[in-house]
Amino acid sequence: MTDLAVALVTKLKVSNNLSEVDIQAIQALPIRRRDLEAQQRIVADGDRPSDCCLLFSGFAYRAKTMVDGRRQVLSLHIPGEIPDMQSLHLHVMDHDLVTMTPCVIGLISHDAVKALGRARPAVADAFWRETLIDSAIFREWIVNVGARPANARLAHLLMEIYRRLEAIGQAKDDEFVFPITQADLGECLGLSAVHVNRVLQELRREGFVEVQRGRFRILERAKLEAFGGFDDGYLHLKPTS
Amino acid sequence: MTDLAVALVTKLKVSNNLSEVDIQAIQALPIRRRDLEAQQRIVADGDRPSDCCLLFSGFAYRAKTMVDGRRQVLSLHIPGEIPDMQSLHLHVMDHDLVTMTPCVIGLISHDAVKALGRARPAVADAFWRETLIDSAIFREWIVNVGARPANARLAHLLMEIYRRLEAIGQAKDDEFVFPITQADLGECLGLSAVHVNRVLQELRREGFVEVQRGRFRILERAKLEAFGGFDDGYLHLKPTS
DNA sequence: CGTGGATTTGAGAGAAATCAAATCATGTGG
DNA sequence: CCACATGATTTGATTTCTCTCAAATCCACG
Repeated sequence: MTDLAVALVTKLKVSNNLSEVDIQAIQALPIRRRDLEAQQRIVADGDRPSDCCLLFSGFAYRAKTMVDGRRQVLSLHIPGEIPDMQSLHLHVMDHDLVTMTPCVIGLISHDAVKALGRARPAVADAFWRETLIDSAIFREWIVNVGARPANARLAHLLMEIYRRLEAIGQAKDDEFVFPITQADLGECLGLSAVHVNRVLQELRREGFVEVQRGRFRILERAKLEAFGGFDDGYLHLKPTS
Repeated sequence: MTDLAVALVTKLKVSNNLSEVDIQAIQALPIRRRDLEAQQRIVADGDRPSDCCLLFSGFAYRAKTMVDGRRQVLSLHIPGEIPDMQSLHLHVMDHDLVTMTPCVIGLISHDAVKALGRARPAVADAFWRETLIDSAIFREWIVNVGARPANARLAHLLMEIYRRLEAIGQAKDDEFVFPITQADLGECLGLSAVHVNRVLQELRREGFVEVQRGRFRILERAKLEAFGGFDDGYLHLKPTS
């Protein structure tokens, strides 16, 4: 049993009921550790990976780059997640997976994941469910960039990050560290970096948040949630929801 | 074997290799037919459905409505699709599923789908893959509303609809009928109905498309694709891709 | 025909982008 | 320990895109 598998199990248990046998089967998974720098492409658009990537520590994101060089971030990823689980059944990558900070990842072969799923159907269901939650997060992301003004977009994104970090024990008391630049926030939100800066100042001025160098403190959670139209249902943070 | 199941198999075969046995097992699924009017909510945000909904004829969409009444369309659905497959593992709906036109749908109980998946693992994999393609389409939708100007957004959406309809045999020769209003297009694209109108005129003026009352004709496909930054990879229209 | 929804047009306001430059940190090498 | 280079944040001025509001026209259908 590796540390790597522990992060995976921690994350899976947020949204899934797993038996002791299932957990042991997951922890028996062969995982190859890799240490990566910040801003490294783990898997690239067009690749045909034969492994899944488990994020053990650090943060990563998925993004698409368009011909004119403009980039849109699709999702942010935190420890315990497998951001490219879809490559199990979608053989060609349709986007990039990139480290935001230095990361430790674990590579798990598709074959091993599939064998585990066959041996333990409950685990296969849990993995499927994780990809469906991923999908639910994409849906809310569409609403965010498509239907909310800039200030609400940012408020919503901050709440999402907080809740997800909190669920794996990496945030509490309305505080979390998440070293993302304003330029990257812009690519998440479909906004220019300059506008992110102004909107962030607005959230500070309103007394909703304090931010300094990757450390976020939510001062008025209820107000921030209302302002961002945030409702955590789409995160499906309980096994029954 | 029902007509309903035929539509499902047709769609599944676009992106999946299925054996004869698997197909027969799918066609043995118990499906209850329902006829619905246009603009009917099939499943609503907050529901806990016990069935999946197979779209047999007509068009539907998924959407989220915000507190201020603003609505964002998340995806469009065509015959043969199961737009709420995720409810198999995500018990509470986080969005609405709505008919755009009169529709014939088939209800399939979660229990029946799960039993089929256990009996025929290849079918379970195909269903999983379908939900992953759904997810890939969400990702591209994020790019569309987040990173493209209004005219490219519309161009991209039209190409997506065309390609998906073509794959199930409901479009050919750069022509298709898809009865969507400009107001609904606006909710897909994060634009006002007025602006959709102007952008549509621009695409007509450029000679890219002809549109009249739900009938679309693509005059310059290559140019429309380039203009919208469209690349069909994300649709995963081949079993191997 | 008349009615209601859909599309179209116009004018003006607003949100966010762009461009450019200044400031602030942070980490490095002298 | 300070000078400097680099990247991130901040500020200002201007432009562009899209929205909103309002009214007119078009079109299917009863």
